[in-house]
Amino acid sequence: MMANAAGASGRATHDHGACVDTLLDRAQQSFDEKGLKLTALRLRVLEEIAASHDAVGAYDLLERLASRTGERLAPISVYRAIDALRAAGLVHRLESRNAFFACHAPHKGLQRHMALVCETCATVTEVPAASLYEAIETSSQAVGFVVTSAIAEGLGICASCSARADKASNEAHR
Amino acid sequence: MMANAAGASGRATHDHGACVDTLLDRAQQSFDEKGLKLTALRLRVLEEIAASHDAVGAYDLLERLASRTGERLAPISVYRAIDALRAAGLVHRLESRNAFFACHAPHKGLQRHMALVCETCATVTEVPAASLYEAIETSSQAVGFVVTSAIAEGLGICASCSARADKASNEAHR
DNA sequence: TTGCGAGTGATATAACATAACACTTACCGC
DNA sequence: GCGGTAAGTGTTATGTTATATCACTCGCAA
Repeated sequence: MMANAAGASGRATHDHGACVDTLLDRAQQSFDEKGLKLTALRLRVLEEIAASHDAVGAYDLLERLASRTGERLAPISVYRAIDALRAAGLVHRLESRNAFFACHAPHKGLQRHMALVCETCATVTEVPAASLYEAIETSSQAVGFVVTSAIAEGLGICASCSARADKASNEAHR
Repeated sequence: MMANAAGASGRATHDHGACVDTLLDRAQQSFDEKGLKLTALRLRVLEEIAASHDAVGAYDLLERLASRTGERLAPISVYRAIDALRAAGLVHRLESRNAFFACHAPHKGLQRHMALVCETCATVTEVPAASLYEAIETSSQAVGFVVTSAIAEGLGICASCSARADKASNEAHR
């Protein structure tokens, strides 16, 4: 059990333990508010998704849970847990990868976000993107389309990986 | 063979024959430019995708081709054709649906688009969305993320379907 | 005529997702 | 307590989407 240590992902080290704790608190609260339960299964699935900042496939999740708990769930069980977590806003789906990631953005009020996926370290970050949703509204209205929901995902290189690449290239030049 | 008639989709009738012809011209040109070939297979697949303005799944496509030509292709063949068409910018993938649609937007110069999917008639429309991509840049730069590619998809109700719904509701009130 | 890249075929398998039905449990109103 | 009901899970089976690998043809250029 690595307590509060650097995560398994390639991202810059951070206090991942606290990061997860916050999420679990939020989870308990979300489920309470709706009169639903953060069951053992849902908790395990959430912990496993939140274990890294990467997007993880449902079957990957299945594997990891199996190796952690010793017993293998049916795919449907994992999907059901994911669905509940998604409905609670704790987990999002990365459409371009058919995978799921933990939501560390509080989504306070109406604040809307977009997902950024690093091609180098696979980390998914959510960033506020209010103007993006405004732009979607504008573009849609121009053709009389009424948007009820939208997705926006960016692929590229995160700050940590850029920095690392710069450093490596500098060292090569010495 | 319905020549230039209203398409099979739920969208407002338009000259779909001309719409497809334009696309096929563009296809020939795209492949020529890259020194690649718009083969019979690729052409059939493109025609089938372009037959409606809906997004169509690869296996649906497979079915349709089978019933048109009498012989059943292997999935991989369809995927390879789709990949080639995508690389040529003639077809896009609708990430939120794991399906493909024909690109009728010329994407002239650097003009960027987003996909709008009607929940009622399933039609996919591409609309120019330059400001959306600017917003993505802005949001990403704020966290030092360098975006290399992005997807944006909106779900909602298209203008034709809104109009139809309004009309129906008016008639109900008489 | 040899070599190479593009394109396709065939077979197999991987990866992602849901349907349908049975059962338990917690809670609510009586 | 009893019966109803909604939430949650298990089990089995199946559906849907996508790729790996190897073999072969064809056109073309060195």
